[in-house]
Amino acid sequence: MRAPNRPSRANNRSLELRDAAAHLFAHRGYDQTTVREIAAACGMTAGAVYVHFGSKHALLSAVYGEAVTRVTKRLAVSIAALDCPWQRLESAVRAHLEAVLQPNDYARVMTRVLPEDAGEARIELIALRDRYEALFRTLITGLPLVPQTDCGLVRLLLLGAINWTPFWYGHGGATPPDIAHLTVTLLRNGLAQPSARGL
Amino acid sequence: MRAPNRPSRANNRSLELRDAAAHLFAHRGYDQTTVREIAAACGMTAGAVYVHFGSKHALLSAVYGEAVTRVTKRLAVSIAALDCPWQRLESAVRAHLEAVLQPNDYARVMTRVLPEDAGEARIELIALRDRYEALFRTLITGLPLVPQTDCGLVRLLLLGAINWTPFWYGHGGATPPDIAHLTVTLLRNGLAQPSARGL
DNA sequence: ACGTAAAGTAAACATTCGTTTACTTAGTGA
DNA sequence: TCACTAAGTAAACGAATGTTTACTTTACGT
Repeated sequence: MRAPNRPSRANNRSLELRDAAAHLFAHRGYDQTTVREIAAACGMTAGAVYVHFGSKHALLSAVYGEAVTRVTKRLAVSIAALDCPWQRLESAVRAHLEAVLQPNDYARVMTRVLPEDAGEARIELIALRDRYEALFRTLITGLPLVPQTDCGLVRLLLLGAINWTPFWYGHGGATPPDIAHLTVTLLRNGLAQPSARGL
Repeated sequence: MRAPNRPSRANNRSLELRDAAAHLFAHRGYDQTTVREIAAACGMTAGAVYVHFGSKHALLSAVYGEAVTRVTKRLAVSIAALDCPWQRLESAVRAHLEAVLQPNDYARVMTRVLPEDAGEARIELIALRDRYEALFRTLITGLPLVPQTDCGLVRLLLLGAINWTPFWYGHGGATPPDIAHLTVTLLRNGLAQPSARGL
């Protein structure tokens, strides 16, 4: 009999396939990546993919889920030791940017692939993304903002700004810490010259 | 003989095709829209599309070019009568948001379709987009910002925030003027309670 | 009235894609 | 040793796609 938590045939090439899919989805998008390409990247044929995953959508779902898990852990670690709510937010933004901007296939899938492309797995991906964005909700509601600020709107603008970065990153010299610092400074104090502040 | 600038057969169904393509590209993306669907939306068959456009890519290129032209005009009109640089920026953001968020097929293509999907017309689309974003460059460099602010980075963050809005708009109650006002207020003064401002 | 050319159709073409099927290989437990 | 099963291959399937071809229709200038 086989040990329950340690399958005898340990060639778990599912992970290898998932990594290859992440790489291709991140660089070329979901539609323009074929199952044959993913298989070839692992030295297999297309049919073998279906031994591990029921469909191409299921493969995307696995990649997306792993992406959210990884970036969530990374974000949690980055803010664990900080108390100041502004520092916590900046650290979280930096962690998110580093995940999205470095050649990190998984994180990039989160910004590159629309959940709408996942067909029936669509709802699952949206739930995963929402779970991640909820982390930013708590970070933002923890800030000492001027009263009656629409925190939800602030969160959406912030996530938009940083989710869009992959489309231009590299053309300027800014690094993730640069971007994170400017973003949070902007959110905190604005950028107007103090003498020229409006009421 | 035919009047040179007024073709006799004025059924210019090219525009009709372009509109239909814009609608479908905006709602379902480029890859998931078929030439047959575009043709059917005009009551034609697929072959007739190639009387007016040489390829599907050329159709996307036409849609994208028209989108940039329209939103550029709209933006120019919205800021023409304003002097205060902050008001000019807010008006420009509002105009951009109204274009992108209202059920405006053309503007939405600019944020939904990646130029990378346009194949050989890719360079042309990127040039069009850059020309549009240059308008924001002048609006931002005209602001009285604290010295040594990286204006390029500010522009990219701002455009990211507002380009991402189509993905969440409607889930909150915020309208384009709301979003524009909060965005520019944020850029100007930040959102920290005055008593809790950092140095 | 006639010729021309644009506009459009119907059908096929050549790929490509996700997926399935039939078969082979190889490691494992009893 | 032997039956069992996961892993993988080669090939095909069926549908969909962008595009082309051959043919028809129709409006206009002369």
